[in-house]
Formats: sequence, C-alpha cells, structure tokens
Amino acid sequence: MRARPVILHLDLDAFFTAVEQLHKPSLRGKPVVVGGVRGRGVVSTASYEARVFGIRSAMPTAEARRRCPNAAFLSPRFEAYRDASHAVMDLVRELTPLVEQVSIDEAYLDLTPQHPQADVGLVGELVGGLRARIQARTGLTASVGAGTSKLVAKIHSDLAKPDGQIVVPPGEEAERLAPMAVRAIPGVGPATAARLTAHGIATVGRLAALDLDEVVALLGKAHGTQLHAFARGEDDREVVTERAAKSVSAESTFETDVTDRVRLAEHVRRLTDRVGERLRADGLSGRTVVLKARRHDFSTLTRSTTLDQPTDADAVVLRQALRLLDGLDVADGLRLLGVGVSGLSLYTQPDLLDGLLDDRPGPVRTGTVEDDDEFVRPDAGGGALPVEEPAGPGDEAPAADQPAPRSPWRPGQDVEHVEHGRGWVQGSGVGRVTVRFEGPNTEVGRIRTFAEDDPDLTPADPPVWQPEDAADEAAGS
DNA sequence: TCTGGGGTCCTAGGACCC
DNA sequence: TCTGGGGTCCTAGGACCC
Repeated sequence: MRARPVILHLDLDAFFTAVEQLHKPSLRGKPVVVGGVRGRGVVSTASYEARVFGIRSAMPTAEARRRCPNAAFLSPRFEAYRDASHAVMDLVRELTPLVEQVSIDEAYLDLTPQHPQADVGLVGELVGGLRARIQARTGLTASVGAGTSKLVAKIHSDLAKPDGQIVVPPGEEAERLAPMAVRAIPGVGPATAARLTAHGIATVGRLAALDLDEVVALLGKAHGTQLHAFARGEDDREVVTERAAKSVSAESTFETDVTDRVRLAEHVRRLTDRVGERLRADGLSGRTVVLKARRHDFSTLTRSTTLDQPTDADAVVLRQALRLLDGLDVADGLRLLGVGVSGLSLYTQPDLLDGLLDDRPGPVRTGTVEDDDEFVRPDAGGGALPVEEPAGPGDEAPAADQPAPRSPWRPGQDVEHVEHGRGWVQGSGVGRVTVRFEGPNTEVGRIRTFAEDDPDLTPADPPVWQPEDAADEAAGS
C-alpha cells in the first residue's frame, strides 16, 4: 500500500453500446444491447437505458429480448471498439506512462512518476481533467476510482459509475470496505460468495475480522490469503505495463448440439486455423495443445497434450486436436468446441543467441519457412533437406496411437544460405521450420520464403519487414 | 430458444527423478 | 526388502474477470 492515492482505475461506461450510440445518433437515449444476437447469444453490454429493463451483461439475449423487445440488438463491432479504446488509452498515457490496460475498456494507472507527492485534491483535479479530455476528444464517458492500491481504485471506479470519480483518502480503506458485500471484492464470484454466506460472512468487515487460518481453511491457500488481505484493504500489487500472453485459443458454440464427428472435425480445423494465424501474427509458438468441449448439459471437458517442441504450425496443432477429439465421447452431443495452445514461447529469445552473434549484431528477425523452400543443412554436406508436407484438409486423421511425425529440423542448427546475417533453426514442426536471424538490415517480421535466390534476401537490396506485413500475411491477404 | 468468447490463476493427483 | 520426501512436469477441472 502506498502512502498517497496515486493508483487509478479507469473504466469506460457501457463501452460497446456507448460507441454504437456515438456512431449512430438515432440510438442515443434508447435501449441498446450489444452481444450475440443469434439463438445462443448472450449480452456483452447493455446501455443504461436498457439496464432499466433489467438487462445485464452475460444474460442470454433471448431473455433480454423478452425484457425489452424494442431495444436495438447489435452484434459487436470489435474494430470500432478497438479504435475508440486506442484513442482513450493515448489520452491516458499523456498523464502517465505507467498504464496497465486490463481489457479493451479498462486500465490501471500509477501517477507516481509524475506526481509522487500527489494528495487527494491534486489527484481529483488530474482525474477530472483526464475524464474531461476523454469526453471532449472521444465522446465517451469514463469512471475513475483512485486510492492507495489497485483494489481500492477498482472498487471505487465501480461505485463512481456512470461518469463519476472517487478519490479515497489514505487510511480510510478498511473502514470504507467494511460495510460492503463480499461480492464487491474482485475475485469473489458466485461460488466464493455462496461459501462465505453459508458461514455467515456477508460483508467485507466480517471477512476482515476472521483469522487468516479460518479464511484459508475456507477458501484455500492462495485465494484465502489474498482475500484476507483484500478485506483489510491491503494490496501491494504493482501496475504492470507489459504482460506476456500465456495462451491463445478459439472456441465457438453451435446453434444446436452436434454429434456428427465429421462436422466436429471440420470445426476443429477451422478453430485451429484461427489459433495458428494468431500465433504466427504474434510471433508465438506453443507446446501444449488443448481441446475444449462443452456437452449438452453444459459440463465442460478439456483434453490436452504437450509436444516436445513448440509449434505454430496448423498441421501440427490440428493433428493433436483431432487426436484429442477422437478420445471424446460425443454421443450425447456437443454444444461448444474450442482449440487452444499454451506453454507459449517467443521465437525471439535473446539468450538462445548468446555466443552465436555476428561481429555486427543487428536487430533480430524471426521467420517461418514454408515446405517448398530449399534449405541447406550444414552437417548434410550441402544437400537440400526435404520437409514433410503439412496435412491437407482432405487428409485422413492419423490413428490415435500413431506418434506425430518429427520434423527433421532441430533447434540450434545453423541455416547457411542467409547471406547478410546468420540464421538458426529455433522452433521446428512438421512442414514448417522456424528460423531465427541475427544480422544487419533485418527487422522483426515474418519471412515467407527462403529460397537461396530470393531477391528479398540479396545483400544489395536488404528487405524491410514490418510487423504489419506479418499480420496481413497471417490474415491470409 | 438458458447460459459467448477471450483470457488468467489455482488446485490436486500421478508420474518421474534424485 | 513393506517403503522417504522434495521438486517438477503434466493433465483435468473449476473459479473468476471483462
């Protein structure tokens, strides 16, 4: 806990619907619901006008329609929301560089660098100025809580909604929290609240009065310890500006439950494509492939398998995901399928290059080699090495007991034909080899082909690869 | 027309190693 | 030669958040 109320939590009010009302004036002042508009959709955001009818986030859209048939029901337009979010976060970063964006419409700020001595009055002025600028420049309203910790800031941005702000004076944390319902603490959901209530603990004050041992016995070590501290207003968490992704996944719910394995397999392939595209666009590869299934009764299963080497190749992920699907009983029907990859690593891990760098170290480049590229493996005497074809959509799924074919490439191998730098095989998968580059005139990006005569690789005309190119390419353009 | 889609973190048991 | 104990990895499930 800090001595001064320098931690802020900013939350945009009814963000998705606010953007829609901004773009379409006829929606202003009317009930608007953004979410899944089809059969099994749920509400993402309800405008304040729609909340009057009892419509809430996560409510089935069908229920929302019953409550307010005349509301506008819109599918989300994430690109518009991302643009608006960027505009807001740019303004936020003018106040402090210590910004932790936790979702598209929420961020924590730490004012310490600019205003280490800020008091309640100054913080109130700064927050008021920020909110006014956000409204003037984007048309959106934001609510802000401020205090000595993330916990206090977060709880009070909620209380300030809509279009308000609360700065909690240092020292008042515990007494303000005490009368609140336990559900007000972030991390206390329906299950934890029910468990606490069953033991007669309804308020934060009651929770704070318990011994640590009692809370841990009730809620487990990690959760119990944290909630015990939170209930007392104690929270030392830092504002973290960068956070590495831990997993990438895609999932979707069927209109009606599906039992047909052919349809399920086809769906797994589409999900795998989406995951693979995003892995490659972000320069990531992962070792663990996860298949998620939700059954007709809403129970959820996960099956996972871990590879020897990280991969970002669709064919590798697909083979594993189909194997996992084979092991599932689908006779009663599935309502959802998901594919994920975790155990992620960045292709560009500087420590792997230690001792291998050129005399003139340049920026690092990460690339992917397609199966039609010719490679010369140094220990193979200069012969071209075949790379196995990736499985096509029409290929049969391999038998469950058949081990995945291994790529002939091994991490650490040198790639000789790169003329203006050096390359090493870093990640390897069947049909796709990831190569790491170090040399002048390179930038982080994606490399499509690596034929020796590739004009992009001639020293006379050094390539300039932009991350945007990589994203476009991964998107299939 | 009950219950989306993208994540994070934790727990617990078994395997395996020393 | 009736049985230890710690550490790590893997897998499955669940709570929670926006």
